[in-house]
Amino acid sequence: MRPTTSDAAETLLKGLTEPQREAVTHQAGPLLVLAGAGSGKTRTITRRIAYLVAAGGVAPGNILAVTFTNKAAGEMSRRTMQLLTAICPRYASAATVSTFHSLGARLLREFAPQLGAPAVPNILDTADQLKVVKQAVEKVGLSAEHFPPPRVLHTISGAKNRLQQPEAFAASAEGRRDYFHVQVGRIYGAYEELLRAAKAVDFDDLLLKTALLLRDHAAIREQLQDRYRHLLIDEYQDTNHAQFVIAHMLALGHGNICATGDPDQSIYAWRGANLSNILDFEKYFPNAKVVRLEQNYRSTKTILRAASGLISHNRMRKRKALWTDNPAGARITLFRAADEHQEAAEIVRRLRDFHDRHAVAWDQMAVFYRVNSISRVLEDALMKAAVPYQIARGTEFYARKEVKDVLAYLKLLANPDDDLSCERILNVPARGVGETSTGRLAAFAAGQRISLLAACRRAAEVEGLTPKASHGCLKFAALIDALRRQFLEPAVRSGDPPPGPDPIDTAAEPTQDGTDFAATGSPSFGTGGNRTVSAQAGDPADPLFDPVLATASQEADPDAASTEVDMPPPPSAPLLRRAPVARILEAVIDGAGFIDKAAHIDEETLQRQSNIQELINVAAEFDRQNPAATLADYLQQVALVSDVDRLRDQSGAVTLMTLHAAKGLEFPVVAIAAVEEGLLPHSRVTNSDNGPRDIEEERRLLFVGMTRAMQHLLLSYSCYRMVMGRSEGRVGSSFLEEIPKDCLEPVDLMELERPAGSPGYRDNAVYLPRAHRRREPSPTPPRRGSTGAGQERGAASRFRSANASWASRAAPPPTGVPAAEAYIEPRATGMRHSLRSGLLVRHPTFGLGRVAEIHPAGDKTRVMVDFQGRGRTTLVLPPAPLEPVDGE
DNA sequence: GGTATACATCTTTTT
DNA sequence: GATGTATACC
Repeated sequence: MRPTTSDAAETLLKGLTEPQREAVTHQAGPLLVLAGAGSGKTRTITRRIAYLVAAGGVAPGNILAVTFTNKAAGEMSRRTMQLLTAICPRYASAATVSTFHSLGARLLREFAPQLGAPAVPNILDTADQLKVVKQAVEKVGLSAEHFPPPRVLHTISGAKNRLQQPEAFAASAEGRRDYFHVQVGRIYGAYEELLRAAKAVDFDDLLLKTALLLRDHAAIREQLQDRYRHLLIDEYQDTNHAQFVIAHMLALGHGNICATGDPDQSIYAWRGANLSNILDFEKYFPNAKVVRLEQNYRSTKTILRAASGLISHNRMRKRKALWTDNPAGARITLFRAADEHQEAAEIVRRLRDFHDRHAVAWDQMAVFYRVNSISRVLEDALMKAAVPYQIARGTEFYARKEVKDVLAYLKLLANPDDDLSCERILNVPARGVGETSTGRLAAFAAGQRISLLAACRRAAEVEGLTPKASHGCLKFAALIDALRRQFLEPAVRSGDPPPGPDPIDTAAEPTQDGTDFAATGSPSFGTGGNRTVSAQAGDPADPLFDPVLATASQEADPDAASTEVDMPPPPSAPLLRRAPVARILEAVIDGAGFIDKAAHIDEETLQRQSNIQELINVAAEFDRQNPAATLADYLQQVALVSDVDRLRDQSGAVTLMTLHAAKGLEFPVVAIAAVEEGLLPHSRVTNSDNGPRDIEEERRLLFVGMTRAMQHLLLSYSCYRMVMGRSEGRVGSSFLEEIPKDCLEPVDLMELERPAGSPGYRDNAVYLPRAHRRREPSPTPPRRGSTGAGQERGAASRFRSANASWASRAAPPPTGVPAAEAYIEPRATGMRHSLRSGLLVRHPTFGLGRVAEIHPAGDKTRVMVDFQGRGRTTLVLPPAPLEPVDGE
């Protein structure tokens, strides 16, 4: 019997605080939940989704929740489902829970026909992107020396996140006469050209293209607004402009958008996150309800007080009071170790102590660090102590060469136009097709306007190819074609009846594949206004017909329907059979000869082979969990795994991860290693001209790490650390002195080695750098790599200078309004009101500048700014992203 | 054209 | 300390 609405509501509100209840019961219209660390945010969101269904009568299929990782999506989906099942099994279908990137990938595939976009795009990882950028740099006649691909890519990525396409980017670069940006504008154009030709998209495209799809196609936008009538977006403080546009486009009309987040936990500004998305939420949605969750249920009073003390040093910040009813708990242990080995060993010793003497399970403990390289020494120590551990490095596995090679075969099978994948594996395993041959083939392909794979089939016609190379190409093409024949439907002649449903791939059906947790009801696609896709490919009315793959046939061979005659080997209707991915993988590995059956196998080959085996195992698991999934689904899922996605909760192992990856998680025991000046805050930040802004993000990073801890927190640093082979003198992070002293229990592991009579750790307060502050900063950087006592001095002065420059930046502004207020001013429209001439401002690309003149003119207010080293520049004000800078 | 070796160059954080 | 690149040799 279905419970009454009030029964269900009652159940869902049980045990909630008043603010949480408000968030859960808010019905229609925009809602902003400002949720402090550990304030029960996830609980509130899952209850809210369930409440919308149970009490609000919203169909689960009409709810879209966006989370930060696939793991979080899975978690939220599971918990919501649990709630709904508990109330009434009748409700038990999940809402769509997805990351922005997965959502984008899925929508782009769904609407590929309308967009003329690739049906199975190759989603590039960062390494792939860098290769393409490098090609693009060379293509426009520049050198990678002057235009380092990482820097260029970062610039392009920034443009994409602001929805700036090559033309717009180039135009704005021209306008400001910035040589680097003007050239990047050209590279950006070439880069896009290369991606388009290879039917590839990068991570940023998944957002940019989705934002444009929604912005520029009214019919699609309305269709999706109707599909997703309630929107919930988590970690809103870390959304960038593209994500902001996607959210707004979806929420347009119904306005049912619930954003949750915490400005103090914004740690992704470096990849385009725009804090004003959350800070100005009420400006974008003037009727928004705002709920604040400030009671912390996670941490002890001590941990919370320490974290609050730290974060209170951020001046560009809305004041917020986190409090807790939890017990005071133990003090935070702060280790100072001689070197990273001692540090790691001591962390592990403490963890073992918790485990052995206090019955804390291994999976209740985690170690965080700022940079991945720290994990190595921790792993060694854990291994030595026989402590089980897991490490959040999901992407690393898929970045391995042999894994990428095998996956490239799958990509090429799914999309024969994927020249990047084709080029990657053409000679893997070796077939006698070297660089020169590949170049000739590519030139031939370009001349004939065919894909690289097609060029391989016609290798005999390519001039200058050695017999060996030509043979290799033909062998390769034959292999791919054989695999396609085996796993794809054979070409269907025009006039033949549409293929039957059973062997046809049905990629459009969302699946529970660990990437998207979709509603059980199948989404409506291809409704009114759709052009009919060519008859040979299938019937759009057939629920099993896949419009995505149907277009693949069109893309591959636009004239197929009319001139279906020549070239028998390539199937012209590449409808993928729904074969288990693991089986396709095995066929690829077997056919290509990845497993070398030679008698003598060295260590490295063995490792490679076991990685390939692991790939098959993971794929088999994917097949088991997603029986309806297609090859395209698999490739999408694999491309979008995040580092934490592969972590298991009941692992029985200590978890290692970066501070960035730790967001949203919690552990009873947390250790944060290498809390050192230069690492946290990172030297790239302390030395950057972006000044206090970046330092504050580093501080938030430590804040995020500390607030993951429930019962016990350990912080540590080393006095010497191997960096790039050399031993470097190090000192504790300046952030450590911002933690209230009585929260800390300093432990000096070097104490034993201290010569009798010399000042001890606690006495001379080396870990508290304040003592050094008053001295003059050393004018010359300390030498590194020296030994003995000299190194100790080197470490101290190194710290002193780093700290001095940091301290001077953080000094309070001499006059004027408090910085916090200026910062909270809206950037987009209201900004001009808080500008005044003489104000120091920051522009994301121009850097620091001083306002010279302001010419108010409504929407087109112009501001003249004197930028450092660039001279006077005119900016038009709503769009110009100017930030006031506090201090000097 | 393929492969092995030395060497040089970075190292933030990630979907 | 590991990855890519340049060079030499097969």
